[in-house]
Amino acid sequence: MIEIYLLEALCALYDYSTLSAAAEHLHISQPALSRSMQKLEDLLGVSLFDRTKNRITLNDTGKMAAAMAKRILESEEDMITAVRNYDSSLHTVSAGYCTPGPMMEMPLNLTQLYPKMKVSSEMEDEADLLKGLRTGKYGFIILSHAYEDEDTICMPCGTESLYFSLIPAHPAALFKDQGLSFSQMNGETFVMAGDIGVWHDLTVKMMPDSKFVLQDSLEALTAVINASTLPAFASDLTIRLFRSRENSGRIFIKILDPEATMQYHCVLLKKNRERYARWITFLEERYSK
Amino acid sequence: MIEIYLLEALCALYDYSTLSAAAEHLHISQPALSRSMQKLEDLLGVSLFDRTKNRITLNDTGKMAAAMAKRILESEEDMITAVRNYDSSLHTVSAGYCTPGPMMEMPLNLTQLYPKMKVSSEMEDEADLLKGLRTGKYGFIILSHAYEDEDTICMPCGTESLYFSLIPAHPAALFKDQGLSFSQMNGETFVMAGDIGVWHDLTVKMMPDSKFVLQDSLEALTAVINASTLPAFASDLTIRLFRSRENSGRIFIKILDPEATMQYHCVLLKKNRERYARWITFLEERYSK
DNA sequence: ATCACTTACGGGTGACGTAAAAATC
DNA sequence: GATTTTTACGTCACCCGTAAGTGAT
Repeated sequence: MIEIYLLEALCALYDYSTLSAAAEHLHISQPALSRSMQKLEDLLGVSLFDRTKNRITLNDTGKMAAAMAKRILESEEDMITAVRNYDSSLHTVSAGYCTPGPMMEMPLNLTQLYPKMKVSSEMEDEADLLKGLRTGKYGFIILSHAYEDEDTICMPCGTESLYFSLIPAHPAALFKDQGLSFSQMNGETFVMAGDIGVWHDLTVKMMPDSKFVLQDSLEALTAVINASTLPAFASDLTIRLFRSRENSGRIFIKILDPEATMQYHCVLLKKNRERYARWITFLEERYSK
Repeated sequence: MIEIYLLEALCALYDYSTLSAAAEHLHISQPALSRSMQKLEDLLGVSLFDRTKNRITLNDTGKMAAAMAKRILESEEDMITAVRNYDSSLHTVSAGYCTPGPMMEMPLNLTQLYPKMKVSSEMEDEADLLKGLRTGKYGFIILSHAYEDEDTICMPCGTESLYFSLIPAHPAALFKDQGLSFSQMNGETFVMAGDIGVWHDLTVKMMPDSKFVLQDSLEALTAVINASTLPAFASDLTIRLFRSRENSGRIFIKILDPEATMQYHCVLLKKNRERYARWITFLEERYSK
């Protein structure tokens, strides 16, 4: 068989037209490349070049061979990345999330359940999550509602309730113990993280007259929250996770609307049931009993 | 990049299951194969095997890699044959014929016009000839009639007239000088070559009451003709070509029906005009003036 | 004179085979 | 004991780079 390096050399010559230029690009000497092309012709038993004393040019056969060689090289590169990706997928638990809350919490459990594997997390909209689940990009995904299909498993995996985060001086702070509804705060201007998944559409929908000042980075957000008097959002989950760090002096008031409580569901392909057996057991014990 | 021999080794291991069997098949020693597989894993940065002390097995990644490797090897083999075929097509004048007459005569001229090229000849029915012309299988084809298309060139290239070949004692031998028509011999039994292209359909159509004894090989045919008294066929072309060889004592009587004279036409793709310039000139000078 | 390709020559990487060791059946 | 894999070691092939030679611009 003809080795890859010969095909690479041929393609380089095709791309760079002269032996010297191609050799430079390949980081080999020009005579070495010259010999390689002779060897390739010899192996094929075919002449690939028009040669004059100081010029070498691909003939029709040579151009045709170079085109086919390029495709072979590409398919080998594809193979290499495919193999690496597949191997990596066997050694990483990859999950897609619809909101940041579970994305912050679940990896903590996952790293304990799968101590030798990498844990990768991503937030995407629902369409991309489902697509990624099918393509194998995600081992499982977290949606804000149940999702039933014949080749998937769906199981509840906790809830997250939204809170208003207010300075004590805010008039609505009086409702601290009884809670508030979206409509009571409609029209206020909020500071909000830029990337909060489905929460964003929900708040915009429930408070159509409000304005939302978006902050991309978490650092910027907390800084702005601490510095300003504008109302913001929190959730039972973030309050718990950040309790120690965050002493902003803010008070948190639960939002009473049922929409303000997400019912998260973990969705995975049935064929991957074995692979995520530990995770499934974990979720069942924690949320289904 | 990963060289081909490593992919071949992987595929062999996939096919033969054990290092020793695969090594034997590859005609290398078993330790060499062992090292190759280690090297492949190293290059990919991925483990491809489950190893026990005296057993090596492809894991999921390894099986997947082997499958992809097999496809790469196949496409490389495809490339090699494609390049060789293409090169060969540049060095052969390949023609398709509708009858044996021109197929015997034209190669004589072609080898003189293209002294460095191989000349290949084939007889096929018209549908296959036209298909082969389009696919590049044939550089040009010889049809028994004109054929006009927007991407083809068509030029007359001679005629061939059919003769009855009779023993002198045959009653119809009296027509030696004036010729005969198909109808006059309709009902006779003929000895005929098996593979005479469009001539076959013609004779069957013009003499529906006749029977035709087919002979596959030319040797068998001439033997039968010489031994039997049955009428047979000849043509001006075959008479001329075989004049020296054939002293069968037969007399040849021209068939007067216009259908008994083929008007051959050479058809080739316009894009190949350059390639067959010599041939075109030859035909023009010989038949178009 | 410079550039581009080929041929000649010597060197080093690495793939190979043989031999031996370890482990399983 | 036979088989299978891995490690060790010496050898040889082959690919490379340098140098020199030949034409063309």
